[in-house]
Amino acid sequence: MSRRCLQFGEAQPEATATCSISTNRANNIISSTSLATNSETESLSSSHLDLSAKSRTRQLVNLSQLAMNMIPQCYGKSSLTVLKPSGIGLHLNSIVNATSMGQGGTASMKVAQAIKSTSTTSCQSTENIDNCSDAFEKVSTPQGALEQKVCTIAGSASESLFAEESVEFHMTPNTKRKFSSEDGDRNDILSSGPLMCFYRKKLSNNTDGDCCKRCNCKKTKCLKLYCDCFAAGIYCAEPCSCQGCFNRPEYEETVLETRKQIESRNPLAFAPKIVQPVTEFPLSNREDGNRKTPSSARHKRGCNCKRSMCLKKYCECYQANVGCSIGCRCEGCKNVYGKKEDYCVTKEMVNRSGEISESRVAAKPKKEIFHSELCDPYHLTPLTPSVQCSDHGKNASISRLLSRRCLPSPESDLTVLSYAKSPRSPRTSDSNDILLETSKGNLDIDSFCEGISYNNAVALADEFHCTPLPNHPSVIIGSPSSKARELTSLSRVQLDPRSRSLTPGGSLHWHSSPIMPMSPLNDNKKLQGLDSADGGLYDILEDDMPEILKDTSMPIKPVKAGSPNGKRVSPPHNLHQLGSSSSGPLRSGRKFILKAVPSFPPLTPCIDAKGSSNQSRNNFQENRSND
DNA sequence: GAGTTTGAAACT
DNA sequence: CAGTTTCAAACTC
Repeated sequence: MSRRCLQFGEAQPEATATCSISTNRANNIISSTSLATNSETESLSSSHLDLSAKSRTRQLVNLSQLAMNMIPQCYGKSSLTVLKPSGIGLHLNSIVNATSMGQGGTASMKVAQAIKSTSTTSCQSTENIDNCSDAFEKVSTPQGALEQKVCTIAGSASESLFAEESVEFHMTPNTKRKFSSEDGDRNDILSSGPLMCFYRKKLSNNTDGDCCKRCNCKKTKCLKLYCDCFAAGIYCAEPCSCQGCFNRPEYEETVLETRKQIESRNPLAFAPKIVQPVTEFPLSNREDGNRKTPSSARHKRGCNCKRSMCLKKYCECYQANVGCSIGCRCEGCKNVYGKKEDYCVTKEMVNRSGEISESRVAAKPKKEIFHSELCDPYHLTPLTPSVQCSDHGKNASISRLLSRRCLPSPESDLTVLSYAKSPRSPRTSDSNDILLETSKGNLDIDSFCEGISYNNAVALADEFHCTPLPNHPSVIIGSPSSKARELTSLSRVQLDPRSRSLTPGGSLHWHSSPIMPMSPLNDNKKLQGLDSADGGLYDILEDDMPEILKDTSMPIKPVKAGSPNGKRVSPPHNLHQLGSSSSGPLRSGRKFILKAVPSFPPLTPCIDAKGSSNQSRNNFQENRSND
């Protein structure tokens, strides 16, 4: 144990320093995060040393890195710890319940290893930690901080519910008490804690303290997207009034299977629906502090309201407190958060001023609109003409760049990975760096980068971020959508603040979360920090290149997603050729990489699910571990 | 609390 | 892919 502590101490000393987390605690976090048994955890110590641990664990690292990047800072004093890597839209419960599971839970070595290695490879960024702690310093009380922290995760986990009103937390005094206590009944915390409340709030939209209303499914067994719990990636819990519910830890396999099935239809079915674009302004514009405009958040798929005029909660946009956008097919939109038509007008104006001719989009037939939008990274920042990359006459090319090779993958935040196939080349172990690598012949990324400031780069990067992350092997493997998901898991944009250009080695953030505790400015630091860990994340992914990425013959196909307007992330054009040469892509070392973002933290039945007593859970776990 | 309305999800 | 059905939440009374 002490050894692990030391290791973690090494891995993230800053975490302990900045966030008042003892290495012990950090270690606990890891343990609980991995849901490992003591013995498992013990063995992890050694695995931890073996950073060459391969394969899928590397995918997990993405997520687990998130966890490590966030947890220590975010959950410092609380007993709330996080994550076990999982699939897209993992059960939110797992965030919360990880701690309790840590003592008796079962976890695959994979997961544990992943987390372990993550802790050693990705948590070396002092700045990263600092960023987060900085962010939390803004919160006056520890409890408040916790709230925000929880929201941060929860936000990304549950469709950016706070899009418009940043953090609107719903925490009962009791909950607060529990949360400030280090040794309270965690199950209590979890079942009544902020995370749950936050979610319940979504469901109930109550402001009177009743935050416990949840689903009420009768026929779907809570295994369809009709079920809000299921859709949000959490298990049903006590407050639910569902009947014949299968969305419970006991039925984990069923749940996973169902999710897999649904994801096979629509890989991004569990991705956040609300896109909170990060609107990065060039430095000159940043001073207004208006980097993020909540009002610019949009529903990815858009609503389809006919009668409610987007003024009732029938409307998903309205319900999420976001305005309607061009992607909506609503009629008579009067969305108080932003009418569709206003959106169009604004957008057009923005486009005009930005020389990005997109006004025609509005006149296009729907399909084209979608395509256009999907290809337009700006699309997601409708009300904030932010990403008007500083010119130098490059806008046109940039916009062209961004609009060509995109994938009309509606639901995805991420989608647009034009999964450029690059033959797995020697040097292109960078192939992890994936996708957006480009050869100079096709895209002079250097000049491209020169044309945009770092901030613009960040903005672009951010545009690429809002994506759920695939990750849970158990979900990924064998899933029809697994490839796409793997891709998404690997996608990232990596920016090197020093060179102010796109480079390999980067960090992970949850950009799908509206409340990311990381500022772009801090990104700077963070990235620097991560640079030192270059061998970390970057390398980590190296060996786990999904076949799809290795397969050069693979045609570029958009991930099929059921909805017409997902957030698009538009990689530079000609992506299909980008990786085609091992020597081509960004030889200069600048890489243009999509960065995946987990829609929410990992799955695994953790929460005190409805009707599942500790006993039953323990039995369940016991059975699993026996398996 | 029952019944109705609504629009997303699922199905054909 | 469009049309239809099913579903559960939102809403109304």
